[in-house]
Amino acid sequence: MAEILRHATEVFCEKGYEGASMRDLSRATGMSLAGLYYYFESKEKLLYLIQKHTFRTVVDTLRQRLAGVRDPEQRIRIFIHNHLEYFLANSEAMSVLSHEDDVLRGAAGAEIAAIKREYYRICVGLVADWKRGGSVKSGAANGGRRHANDAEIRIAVLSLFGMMNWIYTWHRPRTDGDAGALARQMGDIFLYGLSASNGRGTTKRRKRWANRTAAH
Amino acid sequence: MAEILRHATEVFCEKGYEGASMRDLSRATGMSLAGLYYYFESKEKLLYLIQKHTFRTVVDTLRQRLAGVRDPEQRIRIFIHNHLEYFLANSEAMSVLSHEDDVLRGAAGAEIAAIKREYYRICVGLVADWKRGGSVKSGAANGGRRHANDAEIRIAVLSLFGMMNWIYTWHRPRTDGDAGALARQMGDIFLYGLSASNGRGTTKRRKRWANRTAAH
Amino acid sequence: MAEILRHATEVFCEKGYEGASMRDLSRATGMSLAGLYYYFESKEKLLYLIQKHTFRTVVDTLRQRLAGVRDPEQRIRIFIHNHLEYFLANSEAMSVLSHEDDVLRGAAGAEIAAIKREYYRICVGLVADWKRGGSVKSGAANGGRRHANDAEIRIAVLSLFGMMNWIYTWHRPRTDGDAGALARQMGDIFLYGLSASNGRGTTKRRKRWANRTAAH
Amino acid sequence: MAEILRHATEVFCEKGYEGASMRDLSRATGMSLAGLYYYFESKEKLLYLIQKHTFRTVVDTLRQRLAGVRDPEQRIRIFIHNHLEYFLANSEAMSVLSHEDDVLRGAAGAEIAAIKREYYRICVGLVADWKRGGSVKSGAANGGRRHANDAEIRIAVLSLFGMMNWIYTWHRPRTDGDAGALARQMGDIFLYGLSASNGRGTTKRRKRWANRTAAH
DNA sequence: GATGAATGAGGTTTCATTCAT
DNA sequence: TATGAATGAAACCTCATTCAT
Repeated sequence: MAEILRHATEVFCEKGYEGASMRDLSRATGMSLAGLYYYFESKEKLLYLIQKHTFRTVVDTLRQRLAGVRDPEQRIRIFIHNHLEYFLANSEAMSVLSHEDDVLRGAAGAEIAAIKREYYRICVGLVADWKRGGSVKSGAANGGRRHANDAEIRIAVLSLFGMMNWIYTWHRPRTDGDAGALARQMGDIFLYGLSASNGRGTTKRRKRWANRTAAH
Repeated sequence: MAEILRHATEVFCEKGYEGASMRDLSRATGMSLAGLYYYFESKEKLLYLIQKHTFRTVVDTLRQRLAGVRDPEQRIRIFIHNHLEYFLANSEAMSVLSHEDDVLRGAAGAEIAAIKREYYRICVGLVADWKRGGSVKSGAANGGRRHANDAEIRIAVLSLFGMMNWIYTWHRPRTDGDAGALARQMGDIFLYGLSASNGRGTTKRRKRWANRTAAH
Repeated sequence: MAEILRHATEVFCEKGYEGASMRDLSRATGMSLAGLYYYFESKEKLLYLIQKHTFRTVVDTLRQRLAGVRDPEQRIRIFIHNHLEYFLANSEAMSVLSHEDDVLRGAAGAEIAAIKREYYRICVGLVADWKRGGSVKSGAANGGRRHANDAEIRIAVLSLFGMMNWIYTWHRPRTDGDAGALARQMGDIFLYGLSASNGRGTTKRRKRWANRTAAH
Repeated sequence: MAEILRHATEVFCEKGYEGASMRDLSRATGMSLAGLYYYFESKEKLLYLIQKHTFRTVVDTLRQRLAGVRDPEQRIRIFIHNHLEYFLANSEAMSVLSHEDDVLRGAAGAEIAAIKREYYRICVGLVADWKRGGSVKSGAANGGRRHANDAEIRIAVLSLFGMMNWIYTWHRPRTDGDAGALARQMGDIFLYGLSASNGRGTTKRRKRWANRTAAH
């Protein structure tokens, strides 16, 4: 039952997986303790379902939004925007998702890990594309340079994940803006660094992107 | 006892604060359950001590390393390096530190929050300096530019924290390199973005930094 | 469950509230430790329920027995008899009731205190009536006597409570007789003092009472 | 150490024997936990010492005060006064004494029980004397009546103890008067009953007593 | 004399879970 | 489909007590 999952997500978010008791969930959902067990065979399974549903939604939405967009930068920006949008709209779910990483054991854990890997791979692909694209754009200046190192990309992607996932730690809707604004800033930092928001010669690029995303 | 704190940190890291039981800690430290309570009046107090000690160490070491260094970029790189170095060397402690953010209530919680704020403020200062300094370097081209927006800096700093703190999630010593390597990459990303590791015109800056840090 | 309450009462009586552990109660009732907590949210709540039930029963039974009886002396004797009867039949409950006076905090404590006050007030009323009535009976000889002092009545009533409540300390069913016999003796002492059982001029009164209570 | 015993008495009184922990005692006395064990081999022994000291004092003082007084009524009044005086002056000690009746096991328990029995016997003697004396005074009216029954005396004495010991439950120094006043009232009730304070023909006796105690 | 350090046993309470209905 | 009743295990913590110093 989606209703139950939603409430459970909230509770897991507030108290953490270990900290949330089945009684808490029972109270939050209005369903009896035993009733919960009719639907979900264990607390762990509940977490599994939440994580699976959340992550699948993120990945699937992402794929839809990426479809048809070719520009490497825009694709990365879409990735970030998609992530943050979902994150902020379902911050509870994402918090659970991020935190309770290693709770699930066995098959369930493997399945979740698989979805996460899929998501990660998509991002790696986007970054690799951008890097390849970048070398084209920047033309001969990039001359005989080696291809973007896998290890470098890995670090970059995981850094990006860190930026985005850490948000649940500090985001205040009032002052920090919505997913759009945050995505732009984080995208700038990820792609061009602090200088991006600084006028250190990235103005043109940002303009270009702004134009693009306006159409988005 | 430092010995006990070290073991406790490990256990908290492995299982999380809620997930770790005092019995676990007892087993890990080799001290009796009651013995633990002789030294630490409660599980919460234990967490408090760990967090306090860890964070204070980080902040104090940072201040020492910053002392005498004037160059804004270098100062930011020192910040990152310091953070990651401690993070990787004491990944357990940092994990506990990062995660169990809202467990502590009352005075203890406030004290920890204060140290964290202090740390955060230092970083904000570094970034603001860099941004000011940047306008000088980039010369007249930056002419009538507005001052770096506080909100922008906030987002940037918190993004940096995210990058760095998320590490405990993915870092594999074998393949991901040490604090020095990671700090360089994350510094690049933070300051110049993906392009940094890409040869997109940041080469010179990186060289300069590399020279400096060689001396460091 | 009444069954559980009864067993719990016994245990509280034997070991006192502090001395009785939930494990003891679990053993005595045959119910699992966790089972107890299913019914009673805490040890304190258990004590509250026992005290409430016991005291209410005493007060309610007393009111029924007083209904319809007009003679002031008889009413006092009924009070004593009712108290002792319940006390001896449920000596455990009464012991708990009497002793664990200040354990309960907050609302629960207030509620119990209220019932006790109600009980006390009834007794005060009976004694005041008897004293008023007494002056009538003893006729003109008592002429300009002052009204019975509130303070005096208070001391008298509390002394009576002492006599009766202390019983759990020494009563041996074999040698000390049943509630009826004890009530008669304590009533005599309370109303006429040692002299009563002594033939010091109280014989007539006692005879009268004996006749009345025979019908009772 | 008397100092320690005094503090311990206070704590036992406030929290009861079971409820008071050795740590509480340590805190109250300012002596280390282990230090307490240097002086008293166990918590139980501590209780034993308190009870022994308290009871011995009561009994010995009583004997001194009874010495030389011959009038049976006065002797009883002295008993009551002595008891209440000590009780009110050392209400904590007496509370502990009264409550923790059955905690002590073995030799210690037997010793305390012996002192208590001694005390009880004294009172029984006083009452028996009074009754014998009384039958003489009341003259022929008492005709061929049997001697005061042992069982009757037992109940009477224990009732008196109840009256007196229950005091810790309700006594408020401000409104309830001091040991002298209370002893007079309780003496009246015990000897002559409610009527005593009522003017129901006991006035003369009370006057007599008043004269006697004035000399006391 | 007196204590800091340490402990095994046991305290109250809550946990995830089951099962008859 | 859903639940009230019940449980074994384990949670955090405190107990009276000991012992080397």
